[in-house]
Amino acid sequence: MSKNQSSIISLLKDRASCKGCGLASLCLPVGLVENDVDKLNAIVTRNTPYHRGDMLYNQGDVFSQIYIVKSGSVKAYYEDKDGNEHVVGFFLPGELIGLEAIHTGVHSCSAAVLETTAACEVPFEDLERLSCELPSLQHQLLRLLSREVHNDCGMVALLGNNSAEERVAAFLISLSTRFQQRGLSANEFHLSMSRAEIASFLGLAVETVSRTFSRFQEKGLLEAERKSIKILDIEALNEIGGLCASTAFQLGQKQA
Amino acid sequence: MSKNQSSIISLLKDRASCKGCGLASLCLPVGLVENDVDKLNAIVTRNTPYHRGDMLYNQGDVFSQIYIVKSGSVKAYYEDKDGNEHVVGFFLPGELIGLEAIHTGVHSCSAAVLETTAACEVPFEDLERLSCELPSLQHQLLRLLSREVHNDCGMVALLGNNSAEERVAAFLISLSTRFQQRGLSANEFHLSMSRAEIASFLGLAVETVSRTFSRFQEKGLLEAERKSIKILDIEALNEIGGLCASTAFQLGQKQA
DNA sequence: TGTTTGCATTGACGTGAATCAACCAAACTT
DNA sequence: AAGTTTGGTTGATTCACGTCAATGCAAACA
Repeated sequence: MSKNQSSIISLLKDRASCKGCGLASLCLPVGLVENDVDKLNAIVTRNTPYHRGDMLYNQGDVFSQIYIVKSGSVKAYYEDKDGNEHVVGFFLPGELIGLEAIHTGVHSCSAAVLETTAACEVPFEDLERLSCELPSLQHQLLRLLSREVHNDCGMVALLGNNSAEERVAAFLISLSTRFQQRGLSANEFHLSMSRAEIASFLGLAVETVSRTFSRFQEKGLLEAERKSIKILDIEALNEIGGLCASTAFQLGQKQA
Repeated sequence: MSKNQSSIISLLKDRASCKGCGLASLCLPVGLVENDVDKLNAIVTRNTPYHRGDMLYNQGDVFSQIYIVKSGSVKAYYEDKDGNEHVVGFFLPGELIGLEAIHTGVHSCSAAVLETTAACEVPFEDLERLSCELPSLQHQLLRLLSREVHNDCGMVALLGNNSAEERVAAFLISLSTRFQQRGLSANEFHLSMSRAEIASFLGLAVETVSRTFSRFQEKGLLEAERKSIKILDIEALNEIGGLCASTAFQLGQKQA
């Protein structure tokens, strides 16, 4: 094997490991020294990519591992007794999925992939064991759980207080911020979720979400062409929906 | 000192320690052997009781410790830029307060005492250090954080989907269940929060909460005399508000 | 005992968003 | 290229809940 080939292979290996992952600054490795990142990497598995509609887990499944989005996106939802789906969160790269199940050991909601998505899977028992050994890892795990609590509080506040316009604006700002943190454009992005999924998440009817998009468009705040969004006036959107995001909470944001 | 006196004193000491606390089965000591409970107890401090209106912490305060309700009750809320208070949670004995702040190190909401309340205070750095040493403690801490995530997801679902009647019913069921778990009556209890605080938490107007109480009363589901509640037909309430509570989530419940 | 103050309740009314119902545009079939 | 399906938009109507306003009622204080 030539020197060139071997270096390419080692680069690809790095890409597929925590050490070479661009998301490390958002994810579990935060605060770990290189040697400890290797230890973490040793308990992580990475399957072949999932595709739209694939399930990471279903409501009622026994909890054994957490999932971390590597690329793509995922929705968490639960089905009520009438079979209605209700979205409770969207997850972007670097965000942990399944944390709600640690408590009971059973998943109380389902996680479905929204687009072609790569995920890291971390057996929770291994993670706990390693967290005892590595204080920095324990700290970051606690921080990420707390982030989830923090964000959910923000959602409770948003859903309890705010109008349709405020909710949609806050949602768009949240996405925009999170895309930016991941090195993507804050102003132009692609929605991997349908209007119906957005509506479900925001506690609105599809028609209301659609109308709100239209109204924002009329006002010149954004251009929405089906799933592609172009934000033209982020300031104005912040004015409308930033009420919470700008003060105590970063609503719906699941990132660091 | 007589033998009698010394045993009374030791009993009182136990009462004031984790070992003698009746809430141990809901709280951090779950799963700890006696010796380890002592280690936990050593990092816990207990101040003199707080009174209605006292603050555990304020939005913006630096986070240094978590609080655990020993007796009484606490509300968490945040103030938006217009000065409107928005309740995001109520905490009963055995429930941990301040978890949302681990992430940023700053409290994103305020915690105010609703009635005479005793709280245990646990410096978070000490708790982290001890959690590395005691895997069972780490496990329980993660479980309690997860419980919070789980419950908040339930609230998001409730606020996004459900009518005023469903919300109020779910709220009452949640309280009833939690009181029962704490050895109190599931059918007769005292509300430490005002109608306005309930309304704020449930994303409703005070008037709507009041009317809903009245309607439940007309239907013979309960008797509400100001702050004292007597549930007459828990089954019917469950029918109305149990939609989520009975399936995936235990809504608003912050207990194990 | 009257007065104040702070919830809580009830009624009248208005409105924002859900619902119902078309309609349209893409993407997929055949 | 014509049908079919799926997801999104728009309009008309309805209704649950918010808002405004008045009243009740208990605890706190003078």
